[in-house]
Amino acid sequence: MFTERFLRDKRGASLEVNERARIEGAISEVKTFGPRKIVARAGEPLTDSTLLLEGIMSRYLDDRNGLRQLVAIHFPGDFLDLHAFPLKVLDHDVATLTTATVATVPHAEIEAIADEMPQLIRKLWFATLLDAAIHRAWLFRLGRLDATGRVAHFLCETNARLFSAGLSDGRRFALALTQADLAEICGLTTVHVNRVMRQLREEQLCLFRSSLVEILDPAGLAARAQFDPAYLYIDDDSQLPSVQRPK
Amino acid sequence: MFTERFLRDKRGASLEVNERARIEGAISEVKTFGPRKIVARAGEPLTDSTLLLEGIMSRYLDDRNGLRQLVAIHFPGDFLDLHAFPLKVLDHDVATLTTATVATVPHAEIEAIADEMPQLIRKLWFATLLDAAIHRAWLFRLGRLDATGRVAHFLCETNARLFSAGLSDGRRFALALTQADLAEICGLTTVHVNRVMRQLREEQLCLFRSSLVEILDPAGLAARAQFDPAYLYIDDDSQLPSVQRPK
DNA sequence: GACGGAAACTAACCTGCATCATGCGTTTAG
DNA sequence: CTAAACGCATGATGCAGGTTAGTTTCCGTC
Repeated sequence: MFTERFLRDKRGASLEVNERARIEGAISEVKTFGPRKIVARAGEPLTDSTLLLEGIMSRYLDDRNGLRQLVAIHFPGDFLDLHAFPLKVLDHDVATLTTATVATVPHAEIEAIADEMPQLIRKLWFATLLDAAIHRAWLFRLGRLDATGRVAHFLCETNARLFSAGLSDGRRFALALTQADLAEICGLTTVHVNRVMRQLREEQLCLFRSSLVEILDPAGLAARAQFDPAYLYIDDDSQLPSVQRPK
Repeated sequence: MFTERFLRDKRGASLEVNERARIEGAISEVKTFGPRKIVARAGEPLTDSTLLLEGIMSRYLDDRNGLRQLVAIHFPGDFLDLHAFPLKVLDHDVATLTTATVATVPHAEIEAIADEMPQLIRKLWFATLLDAAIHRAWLFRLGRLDATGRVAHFLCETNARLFSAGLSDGRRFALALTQADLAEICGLTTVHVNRVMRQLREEQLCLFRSSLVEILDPAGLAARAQFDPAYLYIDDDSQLPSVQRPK
C-alpha cells in the first residue's frame, strides 16, 4: 500500500502493478518523525531517498537571519528528494512540518531498478521534473502575484495536488499548517498572512480554520490566483477550476 | 565542439569523450534565432530538445496582464528543455533574449541513448536537476531578498555559471541583457532596477554598462546577496566568493 | 478550573518599491 | 536626415506589506 499515491493520476507516468511492487520491495525501513524535525541538511551526502506516506514535509533554504524560504512542500505520495539520487548531495534542508511517516529507499536499490526496469527510472525522472515544474509555478507566485494572490495560488495548488492524491474532494481538505508556515511559503510575514486570510474570508472565497481548508468559490479563488493546474500534469484535471489562459 | 560547455566542470557529471561524441552524433540540425523570438510555447508537445551553443535564452511564465516572470535563463552549454523529454509537454514558454544559435536533438535520439548508454542518461537527468536547484535559489531570491540583494544574487550566480562555462574570468563578463530583462528576472520594475544598479555602482560593488558586467568587490557583492554557489554543483568553486553559511 | 504556551488575530506606524511622468542619448527605419 | 523607438536615468507621490507590540482564543495538562 506504500506506493498507492505515488505518481497517481499523473499524465503518462502512473505506475504499473509490477512497478509498484518493485518499489515496495526496495523499501528498507519505515519510520516516523515528530513535527518540525530536520530530516536532512544541505551539503550532507545522502545514501537513500524517502517516500512520504503520511504527514507534511518541507524543503527550505534559510537566510542569514534565520528566516526560511520554503522551496517545496510535500504531501503523502510524494517521493522526497529523489533529487538526491543523481545529485548525491542536497542543496537545501528537509524537515517535517507535522508528524510524518516515511519509507526509506536506499540509492543502491534505485541503482538496481535502473538496470532492471529502465521504464520505471524514466518515471522517477518524471517525478523529479514535476517538482521542478512546481518550483516554476512558485517562482511565478513570488515574482508576479500580490500577497492575496500568492496565498490563493498556494491554496489552489494544494487543493489540486491533494485532489490528485485522493486527499481532497475538490473543495475541502485537511491542512495542518499554521499561518506562519504559509508565510514561509509565500514570502510574507505572519501578520500579513493573517490579513490576507481575513480578506479571503470576507470575499467569500475561502475559509481556513482549525486545520481545515474550505474553498467556497473555486473559480473565484483560481481567478484571484491566476491559477492554471496544467503544470501539475494531472491526468484529468477537468474537475479543477482554473483561469483560461488566452491563447 | 558543440558539447564543449555542456556539464563542463560539474561535480561528478562531466562528460567523457565518447559521451560527447554520442550527443554530437545525435544533433539533427543547427539553427539561429533572432533576438526576442519565441521558440516554444507552453502546452505544445515537443519532439526534440535543444542545446544552446551561443546567445542567451529564457524560460518564462506570463501573467494575465502580459507581464512575464522569467523562471530560468540559459547560457551557452545549457541543454534547453531536456525537461520536455520525460514530460513531453512544456508548462512554460521558451524564447531567445539575444540572437541565439542552438543544436537540435530529437527525442528519438535521446531514447536511443537511453538504451545504449545508461550512464549518459543519468548525466542528462543530473542536468535537469541542476536546473531545479537553480529554480530553488531563485525562489530564495524572490522570497527573502530585497531588491538590491536580488539583483546582486543574480549577478553572482551569472558570474559563477559563466565562469564554469569558461565565459567569465571570475570578475568580468559580457552580458547582453537590458535592465528590463533584469526586472523580469528579479520580479521588480525597470525603474527600480535602474536605482539598484546605481546603488551597486555607488557602493563600489558592481558595474554594468554597455553589456559588460564588472564585479568590483566579489566578496562584498556575495555578502549583499547571501550568495553561496554550492547549488550550482561546480567542481572547483574555490575561485568563487560566497558567504559562509554558519554551520 | 487554573495555568502555560501556541496560534490566531488586531492596531498604529513606517518604508521599500510601484506608479506616473519627463528628459536625454543612441540606435533603427523610412 | 529626420522621426520614431528604445534603453537609461531621475523626480514626485502613494500604497502594499513590513515592523512592533500587543490582545484573544484555543489548547493540553496538572
